[in-house]
Amino acid sequence: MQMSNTRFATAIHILTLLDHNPEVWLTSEWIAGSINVNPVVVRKELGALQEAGLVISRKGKEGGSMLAKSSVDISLASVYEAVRKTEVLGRKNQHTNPRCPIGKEINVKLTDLFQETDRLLNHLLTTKSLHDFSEQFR
Amino acid sequence: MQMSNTRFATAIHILTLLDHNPEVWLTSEWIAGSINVNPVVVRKELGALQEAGLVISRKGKEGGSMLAKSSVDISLASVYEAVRKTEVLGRKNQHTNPRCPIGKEINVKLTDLFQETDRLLNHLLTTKSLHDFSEQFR
DNA sequence: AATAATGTAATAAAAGTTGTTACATTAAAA
DNA sequence: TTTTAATGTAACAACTTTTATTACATTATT
Repeated sequence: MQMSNTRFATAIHILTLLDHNPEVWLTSEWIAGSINVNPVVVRKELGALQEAGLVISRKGKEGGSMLAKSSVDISLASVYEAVRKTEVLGRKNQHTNPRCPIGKEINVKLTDLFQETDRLLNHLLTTKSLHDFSEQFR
Repeated sequence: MQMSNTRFATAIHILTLLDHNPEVWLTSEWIAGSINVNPVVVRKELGALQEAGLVISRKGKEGGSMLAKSSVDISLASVYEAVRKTEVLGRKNQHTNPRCPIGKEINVKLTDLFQETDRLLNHLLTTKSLHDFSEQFR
């Protein structure tokens, strides 16, 4: 189930680099060199992180990105929220049989369960800051 | 991140049907009719659930599947374990730059974080039985 | 004016997921 | 013993998601 993508890992990587280079406009190309992915992938992820208010970017020559606030004030939950796409336990079958008592109702009950797991994960990640994660590399 | 597949939902659906039809050999075709997926998909999932010791299947005429034990003794954690493929928070970037202090070490630290989230999820799902889930439909 | 960055569209390539066909094997029932 | 009807599984097709790439308009500094 879980995400079969690397978006959370990529976002954390980006943010950790930014935290380790405060007051510096890091370019997407430089960041991409550390993660070893295409710079456009980094720019797209930076877009999501900007929307979430976690980073600011500057266009033009000498442009780049830096953290929008102290890493102490960035929870991993906010990072997860910025990149999440589906629920933790995966997707639901979309065309279950309405004439079966189970098939008819199962998605309602799965929704409850999925939401509970998402809340739990959110709660854990809320207790962890980017700073906590990032300082492990010092 | 999360699973972008329907395996957990499918497995729960199958098991709930089996629980609601005790002592009956349900066929993959009948089950597939409730989920509205191909019977081969159901048989593949049943294979995983058999390996996990959650169901037993019988070949041949009058064959089918039933629960291997009481639904009271089947935790949702064991179901999740049977179908999981990646970690909750997704995948890691596989080719991070070894010449970057962050890129060099990040997967070690992400592994710690990912394991912690997986343990938390496992703990929650351990407290929930198939019976609890299944009886919601009665 | 030249340079160098972001933002983003469009598309290609790769990977993952689900669906389908086919059939050997198995076991009950006729 | 033959017929019937199920699983198990391989092989492959179709679809969806994810990642990579190219291209370039826009922006802003030098």
